[in-house]
Amino acid sequence: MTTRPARGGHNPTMDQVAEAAGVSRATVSRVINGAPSVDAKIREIVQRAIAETGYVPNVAARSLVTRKSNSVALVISEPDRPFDSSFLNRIFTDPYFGRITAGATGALRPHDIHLVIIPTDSTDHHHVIRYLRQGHVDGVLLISSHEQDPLPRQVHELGIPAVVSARPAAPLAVSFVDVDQRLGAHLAAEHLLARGCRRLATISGPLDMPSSQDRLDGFRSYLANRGMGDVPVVEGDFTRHGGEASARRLLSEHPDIDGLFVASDLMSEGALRAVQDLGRRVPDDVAVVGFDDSSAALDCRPLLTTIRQPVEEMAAEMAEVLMARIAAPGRLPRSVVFQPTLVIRESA
Amino acid sequence: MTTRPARGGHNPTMDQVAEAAGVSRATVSRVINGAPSVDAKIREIVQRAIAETGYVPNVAARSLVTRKSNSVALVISEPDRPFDSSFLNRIFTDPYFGRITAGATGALRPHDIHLVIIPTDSTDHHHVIRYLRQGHVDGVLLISSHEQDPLPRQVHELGIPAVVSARPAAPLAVSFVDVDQRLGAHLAAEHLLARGCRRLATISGPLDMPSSQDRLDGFRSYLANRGMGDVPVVEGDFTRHGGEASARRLLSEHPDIDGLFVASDLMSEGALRAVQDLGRRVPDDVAVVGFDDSSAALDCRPLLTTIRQPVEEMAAEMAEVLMARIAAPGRLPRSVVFQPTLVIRESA
DNA sequence: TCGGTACGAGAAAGCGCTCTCACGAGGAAA
DNA sequence: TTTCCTCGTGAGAGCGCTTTCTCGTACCGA
Repeated sequence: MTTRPARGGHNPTMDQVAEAAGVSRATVSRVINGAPSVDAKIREIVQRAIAETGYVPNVAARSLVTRKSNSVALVISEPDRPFDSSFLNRIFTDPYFGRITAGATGALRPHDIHLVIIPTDSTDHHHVIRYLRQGHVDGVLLISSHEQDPLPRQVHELGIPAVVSARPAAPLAVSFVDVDQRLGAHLAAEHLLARGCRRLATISGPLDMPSSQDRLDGFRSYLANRGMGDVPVVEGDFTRHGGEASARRLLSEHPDIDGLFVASDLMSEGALRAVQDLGRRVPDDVAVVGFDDSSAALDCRPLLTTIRQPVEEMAAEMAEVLMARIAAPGRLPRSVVFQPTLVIRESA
Repeated sequence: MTTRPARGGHNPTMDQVAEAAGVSRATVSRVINGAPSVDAKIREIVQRAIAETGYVPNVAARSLVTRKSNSVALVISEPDRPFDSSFLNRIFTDPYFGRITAGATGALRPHDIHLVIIPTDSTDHHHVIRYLRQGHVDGVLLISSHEQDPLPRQVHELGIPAVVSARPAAPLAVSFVDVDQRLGAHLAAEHLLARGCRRLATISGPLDMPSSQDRLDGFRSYLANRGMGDVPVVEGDFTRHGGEASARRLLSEHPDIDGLFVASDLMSEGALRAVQDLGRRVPDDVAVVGFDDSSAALDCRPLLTTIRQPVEEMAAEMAEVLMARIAAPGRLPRSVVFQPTLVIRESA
């Protein structure tokens, strides 16, 4: 490029491009927005003028009239935590959120839609609501897993297009994308039984999350259906440390455990450490099945056998559903449930 | 609140608030923007009208005239990686980026400025540049650590206020915030020598990063100044796996190593695993000092002795410097260098 | 009583863009 | 030739807000 875009000060406006091209502002607008009814020669001239002036449309002006911002928010809501450094660190360290972001970005990018990531806790909801109402974004991908979280309802009442990351605890006429949690737990139980484990236990996620409840219920019900009694349960917190502590407690209270279903890979990593620290071999003495199939599963030694949920695809689907809702706001909510699969590695 | 904000359809406009309050649009604007020259009674009336109508200013209209968006971009530039799922997963799994985000958010939030997080690779720079030129944001926090990364220069030439996360490789009239990398390496070397280690080695970061070079140079020069010869070096990649592989290689080639300086905590975690897998005790056989003092340092066994860089404060400072530049664009670039400190735990 | 001074509020001009509508030219049909 | 479309372009209104400029009112001192 030999010509250099104007810079530093103000960007050129559409009027200046129009003048440079010797056409009207309307024609420039048509060229930029790909309207078909522009003569090829004129289109060419305009495009050259755009390149020469270094013109870039002003988004504020554009979205003032189109009422579109071409961006959507990814709201990560964790109602319990204080909004502080460790909260953000947890979010930005948990592979789950990375996968969500990756999946959503991948789906949005071909449509030139930007993702604005907004972590939030309960003290902060009004900020988020205000942000959404101000028209910064055209829609919301809402990651919310706690059943008492008021945000899904609040966002829904806002009337802004939204898709939630999990089945809402209370019935809500909102689109969501989820994985069949109970089926995942069934697969884990089935696998542990199949490899001969008989004294099973589980480390659940926080039980105020529907997903944790479903995984726990699914695990229990599968075993109950096979005539096995109740199993020891410890409630974890989806962190590495929490998994370690929970496993320690489980093994000290029930030293004869030979199979462990841990409701997340991150917790499994900690649990694996605890089990091995206590002198048990994995999987021979204690078999461990995780949940997620995140990058953490490959950070473990031995490598983690786990239930894969296709988080990236789920996030991409959330984005697709959201874009459909933005395009046609009248439609009824649409929900998609994905199937988990068993990924066998070394730990079970 | 007994009155309910209008919702679902369009938000109310300022005109409607003005009518409800029986004043002009200009007065409503003044009330919203806290102009002092409004009569207290009228202000009161207007505020009530705002509450009753559930009015929220339209950001597009506002920023069209003010030329401010009240948000800044956090651009995370990793030129080498393909922009795919694993790239995003790495970014969202590395505690470093979590700390950056936490620090920046914390500093920006009191000023009601939003953070738009934009991960990018080299195939993607033009997207980012376009995004910035479109006026989505008032300024940029640029996380860029590779010396051949063209983005800092490109952003600089855009003329948009920017602060970079590290000393630029090539001289550039741009504000940056950094830590004294060489000093950090000195502290690590000093500590290893002080505890009696004599056969040192180091796992560096990618050597196309100035920060990695500085840490390596600092480590070497400290030892050279104490009359110690050259030490074995393996170049790592700032991942857990990379750290593990590097440590394995180092120990197989130099079995007598008794002190290891690893240029990041994440790599240290892997290195610790490798060292122990190979039957060495930490710190007695091999002492390990990391770099960062991130959450990973506490995920290690034994707990990691490391060089702390105050990433959150650094990010907060970046945000402060950026806001100052946005407020007064004419000023000369300003740079801040933080001091690292040694945090002694168990691994050395 | 009157002129001067503050001060608070309204009128109106845009910010840069999209999009409807009107219009002119050229070609097809009559 | 005239009439009627069709197609491509331009004129202009208006999106919702901020901000300047103007003006009306109230209060002061002379």
